[in-house]
Amino acid sequence: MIHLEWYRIFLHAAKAGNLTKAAGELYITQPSVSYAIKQMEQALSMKLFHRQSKGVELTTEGKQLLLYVEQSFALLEAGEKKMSALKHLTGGELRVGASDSLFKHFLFPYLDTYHKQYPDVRIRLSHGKTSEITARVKEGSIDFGLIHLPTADDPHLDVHTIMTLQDCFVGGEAYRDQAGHPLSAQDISQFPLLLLSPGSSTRRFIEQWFAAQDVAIEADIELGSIDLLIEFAKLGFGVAFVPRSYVVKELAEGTLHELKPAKAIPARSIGITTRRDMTASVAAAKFLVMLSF
Amino acid sequence: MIHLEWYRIFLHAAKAGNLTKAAGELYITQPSVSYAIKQMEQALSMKLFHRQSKGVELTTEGKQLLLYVEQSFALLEAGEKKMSALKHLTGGELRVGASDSLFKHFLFPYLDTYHKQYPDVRIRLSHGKTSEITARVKEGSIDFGLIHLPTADDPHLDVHTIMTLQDCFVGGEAYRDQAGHPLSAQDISQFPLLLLSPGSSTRRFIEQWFAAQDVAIEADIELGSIDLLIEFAKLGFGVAFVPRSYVVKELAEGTLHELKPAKAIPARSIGITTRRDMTASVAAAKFLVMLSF
DNA sequence: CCTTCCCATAAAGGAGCTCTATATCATGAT
DNA sequence: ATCATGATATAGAGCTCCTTTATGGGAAGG
Repeated sequence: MIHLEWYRIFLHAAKAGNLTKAAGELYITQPSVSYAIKQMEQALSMKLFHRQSKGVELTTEGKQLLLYVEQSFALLEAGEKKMSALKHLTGGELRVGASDSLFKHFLFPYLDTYHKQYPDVRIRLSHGKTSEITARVKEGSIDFGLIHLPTADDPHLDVHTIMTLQDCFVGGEAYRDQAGHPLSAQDISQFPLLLLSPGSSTRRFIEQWFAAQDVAIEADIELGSIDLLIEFAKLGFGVAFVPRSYVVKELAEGTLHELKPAKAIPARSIGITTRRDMTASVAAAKFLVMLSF
Repeated sequence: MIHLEWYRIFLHAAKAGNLTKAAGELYITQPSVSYAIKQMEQALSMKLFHRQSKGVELTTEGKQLLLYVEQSFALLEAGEKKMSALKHLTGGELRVGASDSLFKHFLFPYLDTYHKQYPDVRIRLSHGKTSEITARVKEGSIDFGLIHLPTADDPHLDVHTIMTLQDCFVGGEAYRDQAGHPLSAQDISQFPLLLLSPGSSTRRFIEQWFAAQDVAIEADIELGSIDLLIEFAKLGFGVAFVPRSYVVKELAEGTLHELKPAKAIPARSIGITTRRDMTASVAAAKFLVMLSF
């Protein structure tokens, strides 16, 4: 079999037309080059070079071989360049999965910074419910997912908490009077409730909170976006259940009022999930560092 | 720098998805493969494989690299195939130079045999005068040339005699009576002479023969082809100067008659000329062997 | 004729690949 | 839980074969 390193020597020798010069380019000695070429000629059982007094010249067969070796090496060089680009983040891609609201309210500033710092890294976002995100992480189609915790334990996934989220009930002007005193779950369930659509982890979370207190609830308005819930609450349609950080501005302005449940709503965590047996790509690793992961 | 042999190991490992299996394919041991991959990952300073319990799987970066390495190796393999074809004469070309008459009367049967034996070797013929042929050999555009000897000594060319050629004077029916007795050069010069055009080595040869005997000659008919000279001689146009081997049939039939010069015409040699500092291509070497070179 | 440039060869030395042996870890069955 | 299986990682010794140094020889050019 042909030792591949011979090809590199062959290539230099062919292009230089001079074994001594080729040796210099390769930082080895001339006998080394002679030896390698000789090995190669024996392996192929044909002469590759004519030895002349002023150097070497390819034989007919050698010329043919050069055509292939040249192209082959050009490809390998391109590959090494590509690797370098991936390494230095002047190429490659970052594939993130999360829900729309996490993108908008949490991930966006990081993505913005990342993109400005590494404009050549293509960013691909995919939204979906927690279950869809974890599935994509598992199959490897995204680098990591940003999800609400807790989530079902999966032996193939690693989950790291990166921040906590405090949910709250908010209502418009009509609820100003309710904001002062604690309300039972039963009291709250009597208000028109604005909730995220079923299937979302937030919806499941609040339903469990009520259920733990033996209160059955029914949503008056179901929407797919937290932003829309907030809008409807401001318009007086009822009481919305949303993360408090999403409505700090409205609470300060007084356009929304927070209702205090007698039993505190536990904080929820937001986490990043990755595949346990996969180390992150260079692009993903850099992003995770930004999140002080 | 990346040792090229690593790429081969990388390729097998990537395709097998299993270092142990790759090791088997390469007839080396598993630790060898582990070691090589590790070297490679260190050289590129990035992970190329995810190590899993059931084998290995390419990382994002590894997948990128594979694209290049795969193609590169496909090219090298194609190159090796090509070399094998050249070696086994199922490819390549044979480039021969000679005068038209040498092709027709000498080389043709060999070319025919050669082509039947190695139908995949492309045969390229180029005709010309001796000086043109030798020039092409020197510049490397043909593998060898078939020429009339003697020729000017050239330090870059090797010349081997492969056969001798006896020229003779022949005439048609009208010369039957002259065939019995020796004729002086002077006698012969009086006949209408059918000669090859000036510039050919044959023409120069016969002119020198006459000149050595202080006889000036003038051609009555000058043609570029020995075959035509023979035709005209048969038609009675005069005495043609041609190689005897070209007219053995006519002499036997009695359609042509040979004139015997008092001073014998020296035999001429036909030789093969090749470049001194170049070994013949595989295709050419095989042909030269056929000529019992 | 002598110098210069280049390739081939021989022999010694050593870098690093490869091997054997063993550890470790994950998975799946008992 | 425990064990068997199959995979990769690691350590250390061994040896292959590449590289080097030293030298010879041939061709071209002044």
